[in-house]
Amino acid sequence: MVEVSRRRAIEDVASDLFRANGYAATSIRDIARALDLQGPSLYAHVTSKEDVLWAIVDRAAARFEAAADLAEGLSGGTHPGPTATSDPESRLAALVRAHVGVIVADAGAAGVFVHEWRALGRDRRALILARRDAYERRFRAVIEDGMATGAFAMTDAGLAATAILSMLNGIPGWFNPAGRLGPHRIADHFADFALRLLQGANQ
Amino acid sequence: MVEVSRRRAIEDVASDLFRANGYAATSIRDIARALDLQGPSLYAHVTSKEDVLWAIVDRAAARFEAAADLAEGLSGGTHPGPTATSDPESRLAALVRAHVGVIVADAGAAGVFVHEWRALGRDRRALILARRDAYERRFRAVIEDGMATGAFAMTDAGLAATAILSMLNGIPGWFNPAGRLGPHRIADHFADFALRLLQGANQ
DNA sequence: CGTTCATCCTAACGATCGTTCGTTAGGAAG
DNA sequence: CTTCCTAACGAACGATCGTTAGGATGAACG
Repeated sequence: MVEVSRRRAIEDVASDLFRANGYAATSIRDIARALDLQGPSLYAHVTSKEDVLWAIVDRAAARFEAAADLAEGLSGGTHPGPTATSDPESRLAALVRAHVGVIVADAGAAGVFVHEWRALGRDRRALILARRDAYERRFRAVIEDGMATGAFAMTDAGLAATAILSMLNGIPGWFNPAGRLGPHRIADHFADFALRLLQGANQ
Repeated sequence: MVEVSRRRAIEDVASDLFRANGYAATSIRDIARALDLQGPSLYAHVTSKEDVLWAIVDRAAARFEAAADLAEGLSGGTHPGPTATSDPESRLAALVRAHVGVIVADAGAAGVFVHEWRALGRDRRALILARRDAYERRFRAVIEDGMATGAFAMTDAGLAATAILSMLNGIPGWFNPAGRLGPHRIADHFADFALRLLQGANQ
């Protein structure tokens, strides 16, 4: 990952440190040391520690949203993916693949987005929670569509959406770019898991 | 929850604060304030902040292990649950219900166990990771049994175990004891989710 | 009554935190 | 040669951190 700016290099290093040790347990001087700098030198590029966290979280949120837009064919482009006219199974699978794709593309930032929003100030935390809720509602809406068409045998769409997203959001905790499973295989497996969870008909 | 000892009251309060704000972001004085005490007063009951975290994490781990023992009929008692001779579906469902039961019985401690083990020192962290791996292997073993008997249509038992446990470990993040869903209903739903995930046969 | 013990207090320690400050080195532009 | 810029430095600030020390209070027990 070639750095285009010093500011961006700081955020990338901070992503990994925040994910590994948490925001509060990572000091400005820890971030600086990873870049062979002195702690105060960072303030030539950032205005505060929380601003770094916010930049990471905000960009990660935007990536999830953009990927979901593309997966749902809301990009307005000439080559939409599975659109709102597709069957719920395809739309749900596309949402899951998009989510997994964002995670494996930058597991550090994704892990920070999932866990470290608690460290944000009141206003920013509320803002992120609202965006997270809106994002989760997109999953729930597709599940409800599938319940209406009979494609999904489910009684609680919200709980199913939460369960599926929890499953996906665990990925940053174990994903290894050099590991046994590549991004595509992981996306395949988890899309399969999500559809099985929704389609099965026991109990 | 009536406190039997001051030490225990400290750990209960610390569980909730650690879960809500993280270990590093929670100070000794924060814990003391929640008990109407001055910070240093806590040191009459605990030897260090990390000892409090360790007590919470160690007990939570023991609860998960004991619940899984009971669910697998390894308690040696006269009234075993679903034993090793039961079918893989029942055994897996029993493991999931046991896991959910421990979480909803003390979501604070469970949440700390899931997320805050990073704050432990090297030795204790390694110890907890080893126990967590052993625990995850119990899920994987049952899944492998189900794959062997044809009950589960799965190609990667380890990934399935990780996915199911991620799904369950998200519960402390949203569970509300006074919420819409009670402990039993949650356990029912998630046991159902896990079985669907393993039994389905699409793709 | 005297002693022990649990509990909590205030004061204070050294360390580390995020952050500000004044300054310097080196290069590009006029 | 002057001027300005970016990037970094080391010193230092006030705040907060985990923790220690020493003493006060009050109940339990002989």
